[in-house]
Amino acid sequence: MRANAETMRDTRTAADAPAPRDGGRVKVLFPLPLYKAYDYLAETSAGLAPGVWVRARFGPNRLVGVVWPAREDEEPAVEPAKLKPIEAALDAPPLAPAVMDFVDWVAAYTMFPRGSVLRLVMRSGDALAPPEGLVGYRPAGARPARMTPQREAVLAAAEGGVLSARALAAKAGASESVVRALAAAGALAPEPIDPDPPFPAPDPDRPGKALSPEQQAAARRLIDLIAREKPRPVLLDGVTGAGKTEVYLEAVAAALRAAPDAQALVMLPEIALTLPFLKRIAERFGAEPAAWHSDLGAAQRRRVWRRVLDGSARLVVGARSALFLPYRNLRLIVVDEEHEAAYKQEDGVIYQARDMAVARGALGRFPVVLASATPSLETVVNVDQGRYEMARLEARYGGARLPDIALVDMRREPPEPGRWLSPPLAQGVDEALAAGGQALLFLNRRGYAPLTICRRCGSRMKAPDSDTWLVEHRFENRLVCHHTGFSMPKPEACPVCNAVGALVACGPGVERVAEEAAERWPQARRAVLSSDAAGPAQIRAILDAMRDGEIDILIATQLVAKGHHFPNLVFVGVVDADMGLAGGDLRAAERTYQLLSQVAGRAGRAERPGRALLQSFSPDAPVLQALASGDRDLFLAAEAESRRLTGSPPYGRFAAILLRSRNEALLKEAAERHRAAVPRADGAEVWGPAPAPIYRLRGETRMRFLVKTRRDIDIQAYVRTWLKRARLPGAVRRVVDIDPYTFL
DNA sequence: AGCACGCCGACT
DNA sequence: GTCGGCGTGCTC
Repeated sequence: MRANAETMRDTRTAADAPAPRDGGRVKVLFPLPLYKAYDYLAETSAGLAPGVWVRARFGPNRLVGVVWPAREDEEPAVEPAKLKPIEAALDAPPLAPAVMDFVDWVAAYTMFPRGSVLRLVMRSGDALAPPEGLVGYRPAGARPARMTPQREAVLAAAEGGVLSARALAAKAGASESVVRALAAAGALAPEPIDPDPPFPAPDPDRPGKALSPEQQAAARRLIDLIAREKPRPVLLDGVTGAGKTEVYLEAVAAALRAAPDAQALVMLPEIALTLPFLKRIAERFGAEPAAWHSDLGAAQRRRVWRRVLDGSARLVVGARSALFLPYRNLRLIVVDEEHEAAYKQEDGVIYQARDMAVARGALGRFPVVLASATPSLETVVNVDQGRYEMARLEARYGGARLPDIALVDMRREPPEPGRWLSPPLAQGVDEALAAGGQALLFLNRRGYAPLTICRRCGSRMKAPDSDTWLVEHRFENRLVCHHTGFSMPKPEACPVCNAVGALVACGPGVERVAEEAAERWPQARRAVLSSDAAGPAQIRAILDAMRDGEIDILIATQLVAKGHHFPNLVFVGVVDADMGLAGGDLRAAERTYQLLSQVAGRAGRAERPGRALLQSFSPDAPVLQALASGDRDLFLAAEAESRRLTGSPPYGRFAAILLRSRNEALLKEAAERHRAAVPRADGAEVWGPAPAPIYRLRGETRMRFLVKTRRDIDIQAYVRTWLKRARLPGAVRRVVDIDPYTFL
């Protein structure tokens, strides 16, 4: 048991504490999957202010929780007899009101329990426990009688500040025994050291890199926009290499300058959070930022958390979870690479970090900068509709160039039977290899045959009740719609043109394309990149190998589109450009455009322009035409129009409800009961149950519903009404995913 | 999240 | 007969 050294906090000093209603009764929220805060007795007459960290018994255990603000929607008070006392208030700065508002808001939006969201805030485990005693050494003035080079080195190292024996020894290049000997001789004096050393203050006025006139203009505009009374989110739009980072760092500087305790967060996709990036920031501000990401060690995690809480960590650079740190006075968030799908958190509390950042800004009344070379459609639409501001880094339209893109009409230039790469595509790879460059074959599909088309007439097998494609399930030899659950035996003849035997499973998984690549280019070095191929380390290794030119042909899913840079990539073949246009994934077309933009970004530096070929059965589709035109804004407009027509986000709302269980029969029964309980409402519809994207996972079977509503409908309220009506057996678990990203 | 209470299989 | 499986429900 840890020493309970927390001191009682004199709560009467909390001047702004509103007197608790109902004398001495306060609400406490615990970091557990609980929807509500629990009532406790505060023994001091003034009670405890919201935000104060407390320890109290909850059931049989003692837990740390937070005194929570009383909200309007509360149910009748529990009997006083049930109330337990708060055992202690912890000696730590209270949670800021904006953070509590944010927890409540995220819980309401995502439909996860408040306590689960609070757990995201408290994820640093025992950060509130008193620090363990750590001893360091400083020079004591006295010099030992006998000096050695090692001793000299250690004493010199100790001049720099109080360091632990180990750190001192490492710095001096000597062993710890030298340190101990010096301490014993009285040349070094022991001194307790702070296990969570504060972060040095960033200096916003330090001269940064010289900005180009264009960067200066963008920075100025950004600073003007965010200085407004009621700041709106700003899209910072500029091509790779245009120096977006330097520009938004000026916004960070302005935010830090605005108040002595102001904090700023620069959020990055996990994969982009690298040491060189941190160094770059350190150079600008003359101090290391507080870095926050998933594989931070416990000590670092604790240090960052505590220093963010007490406000001394003023600049945080972190992955999506950094959004939930306990900021004291957050004044700016930059979401770099805002289009990245990696901002979508898929386990635990499911949320979109970019969207939550925007909400955090609104609650805290501060600006949010969304930076990207290939902004997401949602963000672009928000700009178009005047909800977001925009600052562009290139005077020319959008600036994002696309490579030389051509479409391959698969009806006119089909691959040989049993193959998936058309002659032009294969030729593109040939040429890339001959020129000593790399080729990428891109494919949005990792599973098996996802789409059944008629080779004769080009028509796609669709579900009768929706405009979605049918996916072949090989085991059952059936065609299944993953949206609606509709399924039928695979027919012999095409229902449109009646051609017999012309129906083919199309859009092969990466493995099948890899097979074909092996046949065609046996001498080339090839690799397959897909999320079910390997763990993160292997994925990393493949990406590094590609970057370093150790791979000639990479066959990859969307994983490759996550902000990587391959300097020698000269050809991209998109194996099935139709996939995203009406198929499983809402954002597949967008990812294709992002990927292509990346290729183009490099093409400027490469000797020859990058080339891309898109294989399609419907090359006349407006979205594909726009892509092939190489005009980014035209593409975005076409994509927006297609979303508008189908009522998809951002013009409509989606929610996914996943049911899972080890007991398949119970699951099916629960799914049926949910189906029956679907409320009728104007502007809302529910599709399903259908097999979930991954039907069997870790011994569980999973079914999924998709809710689609008009934009003006409160989708959470609709889902709540529905789910309240469908009681589920305990053996079936249910997860709500608002704004789902995975549709496959 | 823990933890206790509560009804159905293979053991001393 | 009982030990114990984990399904279900509660924690102010």
